[in-house]
Amino acid sequence: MGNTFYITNPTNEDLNNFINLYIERYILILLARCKVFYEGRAKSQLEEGDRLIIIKPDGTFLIHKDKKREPVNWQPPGSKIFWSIERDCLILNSIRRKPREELKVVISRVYHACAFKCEDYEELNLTGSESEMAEMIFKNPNLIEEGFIPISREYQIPTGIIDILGKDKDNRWVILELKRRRADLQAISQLKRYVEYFKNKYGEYRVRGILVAPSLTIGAEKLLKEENLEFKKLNPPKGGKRNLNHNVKSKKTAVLDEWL
Amino acid sequence: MGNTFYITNPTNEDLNNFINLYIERYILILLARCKVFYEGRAKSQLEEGDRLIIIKPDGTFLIHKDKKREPVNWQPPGSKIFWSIERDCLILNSIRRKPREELKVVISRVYHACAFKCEDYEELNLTGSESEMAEMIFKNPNLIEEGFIPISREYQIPTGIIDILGKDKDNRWVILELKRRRADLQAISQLKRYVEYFKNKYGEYRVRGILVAPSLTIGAEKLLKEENLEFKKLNPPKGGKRNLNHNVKSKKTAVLDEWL
DNA sequence: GAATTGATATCGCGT
DNA sequence: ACGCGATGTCAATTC
Repeated sequence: MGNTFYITNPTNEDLNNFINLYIERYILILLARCKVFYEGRAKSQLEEGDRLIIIKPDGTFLIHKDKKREPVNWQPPGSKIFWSIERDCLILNSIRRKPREELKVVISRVYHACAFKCEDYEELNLTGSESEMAEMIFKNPNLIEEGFIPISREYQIPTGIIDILGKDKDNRWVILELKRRRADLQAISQLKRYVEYFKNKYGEYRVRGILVAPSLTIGAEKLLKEENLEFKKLNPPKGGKRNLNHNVKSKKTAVLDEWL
Repeated sequence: MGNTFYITNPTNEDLNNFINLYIERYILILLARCKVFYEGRAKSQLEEGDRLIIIKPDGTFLIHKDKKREPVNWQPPGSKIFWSIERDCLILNSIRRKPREELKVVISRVYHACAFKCEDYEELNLTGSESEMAEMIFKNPNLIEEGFIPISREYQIPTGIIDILGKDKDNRWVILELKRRRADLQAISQLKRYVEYFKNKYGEYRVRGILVAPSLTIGAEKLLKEENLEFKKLNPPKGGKRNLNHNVKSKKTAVLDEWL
């Protein structure tokens, strides 16, 4: 199958041809010795060493060291690439327009280069997100409390977007802030910001704020109590087969037997 | 130089040997057709397609589609990898202990595999960060205002960590919240949280809060004014040669002529 | 190990 | 294009 090509210990001329052939259509992978310079929102330099360089057809540019999940330098999708040979080095230049950012890689040696034509028509199907928590609450409002009525989802106010706005059995406004994982100080501040806006509009005693999350950090719990906000423990749903398929566009393949 | 090895269109036996030889010592790169299953903090599946798979010696596991900066699935450093051949497929299993997370890749075809021994002793040298803004303010407090005296950096209170705590010319407490980029609603809430704690302690009129950033979002600007907080426009310093070297451990190489 | 925050955060969804 | 918030955020630092 002709979807992968490679060269090993190429000359600069070989490299130039290789890049010309495959750039912007294939994923390009370089195992190379290089220096890296970045300037844009910040500025950095990285002295010479061996790194893994990836250039995707969408303009994504990644430089990985042999450690960590994060690339040491990068450019996002949409960046434009330029290259040249100077002083016996291959120079890669990736430019982002807005904000203006430039990533320059000076490659002294390429050990191995591959080009890979990715045929991939599938999208990730994820469950256990905050938006699935919201759906669950709308379907079964009693998960929050007896008599809770959800009214609006992602309700916009000047100070942000309320996850779920509803009313309780005594007709008070209820503002829900959802977190799919342990909630921190920032989550409490966010909820407080929304509650304050509503209290200014409808009066102190007509508004409640409830943080909905699996748990709270210590600091968050203290602040929550001081601010007279409430907490409702709730885990995000991690659907089995049925829920996993909730957002699936294609259902071609069944989940592996072993997986369940 | 024997730091890179590769096989093309390998049999499962070839692959098994290849992985055995290089895993945990080399960066392994697979260009492959695969399905991916993840379960841990959330849960996902990805149906069959071509992807780039990277396994670093530190346990980092990355699966990249041909688009976007982010891997579609991953495991962080420290994850443990297991592999086997089942039903004519290579199965890669990467396990993280805390939180318990499992990433399973079912590979039906490997087009090309490389192993790369990365020799890299250099660390990234970055300038233009928030911590450099703080240093700049300590060195030249007048950047904030005439008579400002910084007292403490990263001062901890129950509701968080104050970037810079100081006093103004009238001996009022001044709380600075720094942002290296445009500040949003969240930044204002954060500053407000700190200011409220100090006002409770020292009284309404003995405390000021100043957001220090290059700019504000519209919503942030409105909320800032409503809350009687202040704004001081300041850009993070992106050092030239001198500042660039501020945190440098090794100064082996000079910045490329062309770069400056 | 828990908590807190920064990041060249990236990404997606609104207006 | 800008504003805003979620993310399996990651990674560093401090307690």
